[in-house]
Amino acid sequence: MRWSKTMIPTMKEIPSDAEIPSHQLMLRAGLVRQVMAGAYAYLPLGLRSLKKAEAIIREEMNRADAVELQLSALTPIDIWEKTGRREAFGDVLIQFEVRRGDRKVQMVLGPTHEEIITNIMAHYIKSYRQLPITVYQIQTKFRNEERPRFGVLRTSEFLMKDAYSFSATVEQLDAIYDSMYSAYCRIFARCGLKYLPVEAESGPIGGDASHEFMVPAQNGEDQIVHCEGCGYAANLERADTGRTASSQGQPSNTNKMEKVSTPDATTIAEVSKLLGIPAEKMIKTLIYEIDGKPTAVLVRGDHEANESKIKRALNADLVELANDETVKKVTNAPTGFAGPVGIDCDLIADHDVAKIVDAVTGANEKDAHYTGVNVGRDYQLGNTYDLRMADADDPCPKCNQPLKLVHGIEVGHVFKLGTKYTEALNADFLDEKEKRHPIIMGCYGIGVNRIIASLAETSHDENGLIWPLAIAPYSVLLIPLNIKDEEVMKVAENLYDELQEAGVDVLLDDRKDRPGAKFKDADLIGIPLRVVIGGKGLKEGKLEFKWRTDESPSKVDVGAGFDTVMLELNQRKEEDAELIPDV
RNA sequence: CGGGACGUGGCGCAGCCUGGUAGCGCGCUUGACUGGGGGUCAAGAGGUCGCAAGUUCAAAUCUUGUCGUCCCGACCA
Repeated sequence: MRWSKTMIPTMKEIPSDAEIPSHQLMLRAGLVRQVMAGAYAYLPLGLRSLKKAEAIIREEMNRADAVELQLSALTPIDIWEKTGRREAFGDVLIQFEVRRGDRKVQMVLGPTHEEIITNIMAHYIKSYRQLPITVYQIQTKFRNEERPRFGVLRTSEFLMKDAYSFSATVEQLDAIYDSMYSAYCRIFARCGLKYLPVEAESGPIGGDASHEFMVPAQNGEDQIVHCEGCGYAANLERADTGRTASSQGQPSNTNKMEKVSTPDATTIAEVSKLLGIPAEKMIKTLIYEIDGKPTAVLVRGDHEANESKIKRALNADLVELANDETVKKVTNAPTGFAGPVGIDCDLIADHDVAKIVDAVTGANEKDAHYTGVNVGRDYQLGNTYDLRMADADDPCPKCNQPLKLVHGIEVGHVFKLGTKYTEALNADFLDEKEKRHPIIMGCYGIGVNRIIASLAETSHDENGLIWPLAIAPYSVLLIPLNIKDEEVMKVAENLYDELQEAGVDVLLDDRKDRPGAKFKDADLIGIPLRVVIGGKGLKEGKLEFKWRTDESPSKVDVGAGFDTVMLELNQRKEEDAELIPDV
């Protein structure tokens, strides 16, 4: 492609709306333009990268025996009602009504397609002989984001690859899950991403049933707990800590328990400020309804309770915060003054609670807290559990080294779904004994736009983007420095033609611009291999080659130009290929 | 949905407090010089100051409303 024939609106200045590097660079390099909050147009350069990511995904999905199909963006409302997700998604669903003759039709723009594909499969699958099967689609999905942000990272319209597997047995599901997991590793490695598969909340199937693929990045929206020692990685919701129960022996030199007045101080922050006591000396007492039974959950004041862990600790099905009425019943006080001393319900506590000496906690009485509260003396605890969100420097659950807390961008998610949708939509099969079972599903998503944004976010320098070869919109950029110099142009055009002929993605900067401007743009758009054809070099019979990441260019004989490009590209491809897991 | 900020040529900004002539840099057009990291000179084009109502002789500037965008938080099968 010739620069003069395509559309690459580079910008020297940073648009004021863009805050994070990927957003700034994607705008400045002319990859995308914003259409509205949460919706972006992909310009030629951006689209080329997007398509390359898409192609890699497609190849790897096919390789893993998944078969591509296309579903509709328009979906009927009733199917979302059948699975209860109309309510679950709430305002995130983009719904609208259209007229058809004298009636109105309610539609939803698909935010994902489990319902749609399950419905189709329900009609197709009859026998266990047809299972397992995995299908996938790469399509635009729509979610009305409450707050779109970070450029292309969080939008209301996005390109997503979703694969759905259907199997007769959990063993089949496990096998597909493993092969999808492997395919994901290959996909992200091929895209040149530094990614981390992390354990995620596993839902109905339990066990090792869900992983998120995260790209560690400063501006990532998700938090990951990561152990550099043993490689343990989990999202914040899921992450266990290696903390253990400590003895609850009563320490000496404790203060007396005293009631203090704390008018209107109902939060940890308020009480902490009012009494001048740090939050870690306080006991946070949360009243939950656990399978319908009120239970007080204790965590340290500066910690955050983790409902999934509570659920697991108590082997419960339903965990939700109690309403004010229930709180009033068990604590005899309005919400905000609960404490373990004299409370009238079950009590479970996080490990760290038992370690607090002379704690401050609610007095189960309006406008009052206790100070000097100590376990064993003022209240009793049974076993303690890991009930809170993991924190930096907690011990790793696998190897006990300190955990790190890092931010990440979620680019993929694999999930053992189970029978949630197949049961709701009557997608059954008959087994060899003619017994009917719901099909067991798995789903596997990749945010294609996020691959591009994550690369922009994590692979750039002060001059611009640095694309990996596999995702770069063009592999090679030819820069004739002075397009009025006939000799320069002849060499450039020749090389351009040869490379085109050989099927190389090559961009020729044929603009009548000064060298400085061309170099700046070249760095900004980040094409991996740059070949400069200039008057000075030609006098010595040389071209200049420079990989985007090289410090300085190296000289190559004009006659060897084409061969050198091919050689360099092949070498780079081989180097990149070494990072792809062979599974 | 709570909190905050901002809307002025294509982009980045000043002007607003203290009402009266719309300004700067980059980009763009034409020409000349120049030609290896966003060059120089000269001459130009381009804005109903987001929109609406109000106050005023007079509104980019003051008031109210509204729309849009961004940031923090809540939310995110």
